[in-house]
Amino acid sequence: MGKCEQCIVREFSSLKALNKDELVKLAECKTSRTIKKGKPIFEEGDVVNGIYCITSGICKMSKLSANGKDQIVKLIKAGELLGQRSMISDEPANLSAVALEDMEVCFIPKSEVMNMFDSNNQFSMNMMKTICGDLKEASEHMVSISQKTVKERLAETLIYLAETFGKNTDGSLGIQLSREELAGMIGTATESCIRLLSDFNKLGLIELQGKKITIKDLNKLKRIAD
Amino acid sequence: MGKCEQCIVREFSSLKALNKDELVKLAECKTSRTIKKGKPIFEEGDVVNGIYCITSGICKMSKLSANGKDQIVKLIKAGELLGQRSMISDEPANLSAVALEDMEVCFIPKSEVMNMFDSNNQFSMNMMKTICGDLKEASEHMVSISQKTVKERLAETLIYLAETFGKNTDGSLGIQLSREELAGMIGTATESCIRLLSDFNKLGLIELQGKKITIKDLNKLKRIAD
DNA sequence: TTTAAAATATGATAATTATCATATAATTTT
DNA sequence: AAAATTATATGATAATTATCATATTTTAAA
Repeated sequence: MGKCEQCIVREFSSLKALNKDELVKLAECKTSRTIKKGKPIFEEGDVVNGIYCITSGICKMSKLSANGKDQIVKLIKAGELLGQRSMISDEPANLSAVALEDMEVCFIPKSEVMNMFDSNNQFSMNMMKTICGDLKEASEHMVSISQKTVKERLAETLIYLAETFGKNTDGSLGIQLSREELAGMIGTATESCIRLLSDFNKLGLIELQGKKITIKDLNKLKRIAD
Repeated sequence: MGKCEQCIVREFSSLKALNKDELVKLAECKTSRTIKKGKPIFEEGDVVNGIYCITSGICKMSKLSANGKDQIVKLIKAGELLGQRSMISDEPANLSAVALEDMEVCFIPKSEVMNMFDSNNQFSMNMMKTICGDLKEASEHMVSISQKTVKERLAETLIYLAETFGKNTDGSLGIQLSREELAGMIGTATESCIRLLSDFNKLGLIELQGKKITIKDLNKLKRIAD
């Protein structure tokens, strides 16, 4: 079993508040798991009895609607935690978490997290701040969906992806989403998303090579996004 | 200065975890304020250095967009707290809070709330649960805006208003929103909202008497909302 | 490698929703 | 109470976006 002390999740998440003793205890009770691309970590309705530390990979949190569309609410990457909302609320998950790449995650059981909440106020405070940050993001996403056009949202989302997931060595976006998934992020039909990507391509804002998207003119994209 | 012990906010919010001593301390440090209908409690960009307890009245939390539309993210009523997100994140408010009716609020300074976080784990836990609940609501609202039609969202919103704010003695909704505000909740143009209300009226689902809206056929509304 | 399946692309069209114009009703101010 | 302002209502039209159809390309499987 790996140590938690040097873990990327400890570095970037609420867990940075933990001291050495707490990290040792954590290393003892955690369990590791590999999730293959396309597989769920948990699904809507599942009871999540702890939190997941994402050691590597990226996953989407999304909700499948009656008409078969999958709305992506949030992307989560290595270094972040997953499942807090459901665990803290003591409710089944309202979103599914599905791997967009092969992932490594560690699971920390609820009892252990609760002990840490009790004994380490800084950890609780960090967790609160993270959730408040998520809440702010969700509000802003909501306003964006409701007040911007699909074109504006696509531009906005491409910029977000570039800022959050960086670039590959060839300059293309460091995260690969299908057109359907990208459409699910901006809340539109897959065909509309494809069409607008083509438009952006023709305008020289981006370049498309199969699934790969390369941003060519960030400033113009920013002007479109507002 | 009123006592906090019998306060409606204490009964319904995270504050229910406070013991008598804590309530006495709270009563000493809180300040009360009246806000007239239409006036802000705080506005986007303001630093919120504490939390507000809503003793009476209702307010909207909303964000004004570039094109002048006011998207309502959430309604908050008597018994609830306001301003936690911003206070905990240590960031300026990302939404404005404006009174929809005359309101009575009490302000608890941040230092006092932080003391209570430190000394009362149940209070922290309650607060976390509330914020997690808000996050869940925000996700669901987002999915709804992105996947449902305006008609479905209007039906959904009318049902939500009925469930959350009850009825007046004449059977009409216990909250009065202008058509513009209702449009801001469902994320559509005011005219579209008015038009659909007219349709619902003609179909016998609701009845309109000036600003007052009375739900006549809840089941059919539910079928429309999905 | 060939075939099959899935993803991407694009045209044509329909449906939804926004915008503009204007009328009427309600509310506020004088 | 009359005038002015604001809110609500509705028609006409434009803009946006979804849907359906089908072609092409890419990826996976046989």
